Amino acid sequence: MNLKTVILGFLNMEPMSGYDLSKRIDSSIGFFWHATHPQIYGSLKKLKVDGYVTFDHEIQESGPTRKVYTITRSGKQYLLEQLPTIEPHQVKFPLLVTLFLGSEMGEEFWRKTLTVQIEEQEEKLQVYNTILKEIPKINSSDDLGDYLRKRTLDYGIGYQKFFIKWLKQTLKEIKK
Amino acid sequence: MNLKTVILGFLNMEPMSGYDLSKRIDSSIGFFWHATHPQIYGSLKKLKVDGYVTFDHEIQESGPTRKVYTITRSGKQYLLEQLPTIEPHQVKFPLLVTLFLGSEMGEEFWRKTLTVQIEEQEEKLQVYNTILKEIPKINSSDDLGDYLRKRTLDYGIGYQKFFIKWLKQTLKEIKK
DNA sequence: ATTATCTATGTAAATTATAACATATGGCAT
DNA sequence: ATGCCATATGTTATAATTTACATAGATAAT
Repeated sequence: MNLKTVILGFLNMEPMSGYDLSKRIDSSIGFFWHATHPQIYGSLKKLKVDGYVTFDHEIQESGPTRKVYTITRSGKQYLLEQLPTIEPHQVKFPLLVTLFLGSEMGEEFWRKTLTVQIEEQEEKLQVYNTILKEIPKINSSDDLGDYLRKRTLDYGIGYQKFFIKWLKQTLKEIKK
Repeated sequence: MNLKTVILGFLNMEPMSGYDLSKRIDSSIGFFWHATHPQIYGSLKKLKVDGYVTFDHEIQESGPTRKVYTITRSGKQYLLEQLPTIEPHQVKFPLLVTLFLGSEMGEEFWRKTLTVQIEEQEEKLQVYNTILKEIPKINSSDDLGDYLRKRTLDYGIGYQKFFIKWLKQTLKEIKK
């Protein structure tokens, strides 16, 4: 899976601009895939060359002209080829690497670092909980897509709870 | 945090070769940082130019000559500068992205995919549990480094348990 | 007025990472 | 003897990613 596939997946929902894509990716699957705006604009350029997207200029009353991208038939074909090839999870987790390598950092450093981490992760959990409250209740008997998308939010909340618990336990045992 | 810092962190434990580093990284923090061998050899080359490592040839009775790398004083200084700057977690999680984007894939696809995932993740959990049994019992009152390294294993086990539970719940509700 | 922020678009340079290619020894199986 | 696998080391080409640079209209605050 590459960013081009991710972008096509979003354009398959509805046409939108690079800016829209950046915001949408960040606020939905930002926890599972990160993309910066130069990356998105670059990928859109390539997708255009490949013939997987087209764009129209949308002149706004206020603000600069937007390029609204639409997925093409061959783009959709490429998307449906790529989606089932689920590649392994890739992670870079500096906190845990530093924990493994940084015993020389001392107790005081770890107490401070873990305390800050707990605060940050609890804020993140609150954000997810707010989103959960705002969306309508979804049962597995409803539309499969709605259910699966809701499960990605459940994952985020479940993960945050696990991570915070682990952080607190680690801090507690250092304090002893 | 970059790969050079990770490599210096391992060389700070003991001198070793590129091959050793590859195996050691994979079997310890492989869950938190992935590095391929061309990446490691390339980074070692740069670290040598920077003066952060030196190497000696170790002639073996069997097999080719090994280059055993040792961290230098300035390498250690660089390591201790880099370690406290804990950068955010980076993730690429194709399964969850596909879950979000791939409602068109249909129930049958998801039943199969989730079933395979559960098997794979349970195998991974078993591997971690085996490692846990093999290492001596560590209390927080023992050496801080030993305790923190053990906590990275606890994280792996806890995460696998959470992920498997989430996978099973998702599968169960699709089956209904 | 001017400063800052948000929207909206992009390019350029540098770094990092992956995939493929390449070599060579030793051990084991067939 | 031939192939295959594991160890061990590396290069090359391509792809992906990040950081910094760059522009510009609209809005809101001070």
